[in-house]
Amino acid sequence: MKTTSRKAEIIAEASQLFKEKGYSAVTVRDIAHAMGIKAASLYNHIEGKQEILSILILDLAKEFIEGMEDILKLKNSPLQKIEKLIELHIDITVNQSEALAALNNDWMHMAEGDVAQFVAMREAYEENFRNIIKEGISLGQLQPRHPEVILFSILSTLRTLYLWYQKRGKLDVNVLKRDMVAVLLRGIV
Amino acid sequence: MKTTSRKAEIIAEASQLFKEKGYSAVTVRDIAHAMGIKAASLYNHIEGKQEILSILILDLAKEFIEGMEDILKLKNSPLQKIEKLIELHIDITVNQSEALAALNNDWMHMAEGDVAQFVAMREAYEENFRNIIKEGISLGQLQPRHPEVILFSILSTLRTLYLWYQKRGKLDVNVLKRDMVAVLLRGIV
DNA sequence: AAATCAAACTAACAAACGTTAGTTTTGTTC
DNA sequence: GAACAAAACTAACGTTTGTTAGTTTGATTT
Repeated sequence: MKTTSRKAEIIAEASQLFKEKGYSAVTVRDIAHAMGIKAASLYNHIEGKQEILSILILDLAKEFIEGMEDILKLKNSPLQKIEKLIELHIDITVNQSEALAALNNDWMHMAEGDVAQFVAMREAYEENFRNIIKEGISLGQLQPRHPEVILFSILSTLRTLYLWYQKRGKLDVNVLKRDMVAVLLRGIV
Repeated sequence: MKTTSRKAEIIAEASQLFKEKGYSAVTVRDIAHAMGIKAASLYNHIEGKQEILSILILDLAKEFIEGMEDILKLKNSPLQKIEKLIELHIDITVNQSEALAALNNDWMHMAEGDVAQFVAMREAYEENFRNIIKEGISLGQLQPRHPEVILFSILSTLRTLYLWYQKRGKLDVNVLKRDMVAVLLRGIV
């Protein structure tokens, strides 16, 4: 019983390297060396370097889209939905931090069609998030700040959490969720 | 009267390309083409590709360090200092957004010594910021959240502002400062 | 024992990379 | 108009890049 295919192992190894140096600075020989094999052997499992990147990014993007869909289905208030979204990002960060680096920094190095697909997904996600914020403002649940400023400040914190979660990694996930929700929603003053 | 040296022009052009694709994906031929000259001609002005990156990043890092020093000199409360720091980041973002991309994403591609210098500067900056936050908490000016969570949520928002400022660029800088300070300090609820 | 198959290997490719050397152009100063 | 310096050029270099082709290894199945 092999639980992880060889291809999945390659993708996992590559994602770690991509996180450290970025997609363009990692060579297929780097990836092969990390696996303990020769570069040419990789091509028994993958179509090419770009395929690794696309799988990494598009699979992760789908996770965000699905998470958003689940949250939209709930009959919660805008504020509760935002809380759920923060928890969604934290959960994904905790067990996908390498792929998050690629999604954030290297999406433009995918093949043309994949880039278009990714950008569309990201825009849809942000639009859903923005609508939740607008609804929260018009219901009087949120402060009447520029919705774009709110969206951006929350998203940029959540998107780069992966850079920081490892260092202070001993932090309990539930403590992190609680404090992050508190800071992002209720501020620090 | 030439206001900008040829070298400065090259660095400016390169920084735009670095922002779009990252340092490693930009070739010296790309930079030369953007200048309307041949790649070899660049070497009349620069020592090499890495020099461009180091100038971009270390000069900008020094701006942050100096801004921090100025703020520390003031006899303000921790809360007021944090406000000043937010404004510092916004000011730098508004007229250095390309260099910020390199500083955030490509610092690890500098020469070894420069990386060490940069990391030391960044750590010193963060330590100063952290101490202001801790002081604010012990004075009762800030909520007693984990200082690291506060530091990270503010810094990650400010550090990636460059990605977002252009798109909605019509936003007045003063409006941005006001709303950003409000959101980061007092939250959105 | 023969056949099969996944997964490694060696060897090589054409293209792109950063960089160097030497030369020519261009505009300014004596 | 001769001299000079800045800044461009052409041509080439040795490496590294992603990738392909064909072969060998080693375990599993027939």
